[in-house]
Amino acid sequence: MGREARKSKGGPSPIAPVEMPGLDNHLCFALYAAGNHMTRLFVPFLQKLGVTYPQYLVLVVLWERGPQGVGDLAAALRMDFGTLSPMLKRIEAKGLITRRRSPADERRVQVDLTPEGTALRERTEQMLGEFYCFLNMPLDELFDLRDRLRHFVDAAGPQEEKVTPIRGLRPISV
Amino acid sequence: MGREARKSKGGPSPIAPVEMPGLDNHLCFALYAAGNHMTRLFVPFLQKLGVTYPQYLVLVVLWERGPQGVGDLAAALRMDFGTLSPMLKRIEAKGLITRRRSPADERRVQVDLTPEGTALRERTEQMLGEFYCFLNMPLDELFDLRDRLRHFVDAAGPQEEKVTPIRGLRPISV
DNA sequence: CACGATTACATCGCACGCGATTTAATAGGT
DNA sequence: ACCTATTAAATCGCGTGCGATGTAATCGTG
Repeated sequence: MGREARKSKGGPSPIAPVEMPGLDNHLCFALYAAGNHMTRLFVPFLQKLGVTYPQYLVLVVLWERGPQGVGDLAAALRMDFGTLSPMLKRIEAKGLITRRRSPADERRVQVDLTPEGTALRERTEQMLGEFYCFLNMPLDELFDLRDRLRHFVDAAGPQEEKVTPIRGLRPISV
Repeated sequence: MGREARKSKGGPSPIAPVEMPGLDNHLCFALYAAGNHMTRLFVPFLQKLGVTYPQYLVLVVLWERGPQGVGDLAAALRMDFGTLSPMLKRIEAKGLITRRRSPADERRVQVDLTPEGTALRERTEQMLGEFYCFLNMPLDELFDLRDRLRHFVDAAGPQEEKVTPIRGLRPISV
């Protein structure tokens, strides 16, 4: 997508407009549809565990990395505090995690697994086996797609300050 | 930890459990994160048009395929009526579309672009040029990712006759 | 033609997802 | 030590996303 003015009408921008792509040519729709598709496939399996899709992701981080602060979870999941804070309360209400203020720094809230939350891991591993069978796609295709998605997240957009927490994502002015 | 019995457990399921993958090994998280990433990148551009991400997708369908019923839009966008119905009212409130009952079949609601909605297409084409520059990724990578996502939606899950008898949902080509 | 089944859409409730604002606690400079 | 800036979370508002339910119009079959 160079700056050759294919269709420029002498407007203020030097960037050429794009012939309107059809819906199925949009990458953003492909992402949208694939994400929703995954949700619709996965949620019935998650219901057997009694958690929602994003709640499951929180548990995955806790199983993998141990107790941590709300901000650490937000950074790992690329999630906003405004999403995470109420969600953690709902997971706590289900008895899977605990939340308590750090004694050393009263601003921080430490999230930890309960025995019930820890125990859920084994049932999850069983469920994941069933789910990957259910997906019915070659594992290498799934892995390849996953790696390309990660590359997209790493590579697309402005390259400065990639490590900042979500909250610090600066607005884009073009 | 103390886990065992990969296949030897005479339990209800003959399917082997999966060693719990880390967050970054999850395809579902890659989809989740990439979708949210695209939203964060794209929304600032959409705000210049005054529409939200899913509202934009509705307009794309109308620009591409002309006036159609709510169900046709839902099928094309793989969206629920419960999502689409209130959203169409908000787009209508912005003056971009009209909704009216079909005289032939009073159950159907026909969605059509207003002159303002039609006019927005040119500004969108300009914006898309800027956005693809902003993404700063080779086009072939973006196209390749898009195609793999479409393949995932087509291939993942139960294969029971994906042929929906829904009007307007063309098979995906290219 | 009657009448139950189906269709097309609307509505409601709950859980995100995120921008904007608020609150409480800590860090840092003078 | 004082005061301000910064940081960590929580809260609020709006817009999805979807299952469940409701409703009116049409269809299909006797």
